[in-house]
Amino acid sequence: MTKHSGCPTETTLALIAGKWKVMVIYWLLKEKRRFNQLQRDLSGITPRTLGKQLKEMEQDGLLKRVDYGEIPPRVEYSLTSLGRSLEPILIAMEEWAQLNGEKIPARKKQRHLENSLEIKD
Amino acid sequence: MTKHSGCPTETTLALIAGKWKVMVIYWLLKEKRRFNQLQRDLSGITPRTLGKQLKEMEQDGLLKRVDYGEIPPRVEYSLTSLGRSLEPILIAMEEWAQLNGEKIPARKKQRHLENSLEIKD
DNA sequence: ACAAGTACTATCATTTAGGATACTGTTGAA
DNA sequence: TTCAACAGTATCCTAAATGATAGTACTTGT
Repeated sequence: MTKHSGCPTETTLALIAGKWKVMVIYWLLKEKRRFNQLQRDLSGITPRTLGKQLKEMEQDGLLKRVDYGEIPPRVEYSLTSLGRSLEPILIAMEEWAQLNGEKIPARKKQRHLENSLEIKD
Repeated sequence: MTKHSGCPTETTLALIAGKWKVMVIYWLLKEKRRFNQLQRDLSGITPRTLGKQLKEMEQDGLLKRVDYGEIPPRVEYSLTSLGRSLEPILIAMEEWAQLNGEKIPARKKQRHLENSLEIKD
């Protein structure tokens, strides 16, 4: 009952919880960018996934897509003011991690360990 | 995922991105709670999922589990200071949503609409 | 004697996110 | 003339998250 509940915190969370969305916002905070440029910035993302994340963020009102109707195509993505207004929250999360990062036991690695042990057994 | 990069923002995000974790934190901010009490609080969660979320949060250092070794069992969950230190971030997200909620086109609801239309068709 | 509460775990199924790969049509460059 | 670049889409697939359901061992209340 997180997203179906009206909890505002989860509303905000849902907007940035995609695997690449925070990084998309970070790149677009610097300046507007074109599709293939973003794909190069976010090393490792596939065009399908990038397209989905961008479309969702556009639907959420976080960024706007401008298609110049040229050939070869030129499409520019930039943050809306709504998207830019998330920056303080992202910075707060960044600072929190920098302050408390040492206190967070690395759960991922533990899980890895568990798996290898299970396999050996 | 999001953790593959060393981005601190994503580190923080990963800690609260589980489907029920924000609500778990909210309840535990009020006071410590037992397992079945939390299950009642988070109406709709299954014990399996609650157990997983709690275990992850414990491994992440956000909460501590105290087993009193009694029978019938009594186990109490409470936030650590690390867990409590997330409160300002959650509040920031809450306030952001309350401020900007109207500007967010409801993507979820749109999808719902699509689905019902598809079913009717 | 029997049900309910306690804190879970085990097994199976479903849903969803994301990845791999291939492809589109057009243009300008080699 | 063949190639890369552009901004994607289409199809298929895997992995991870979450849900449904049932069951554990024990005790207290009726």
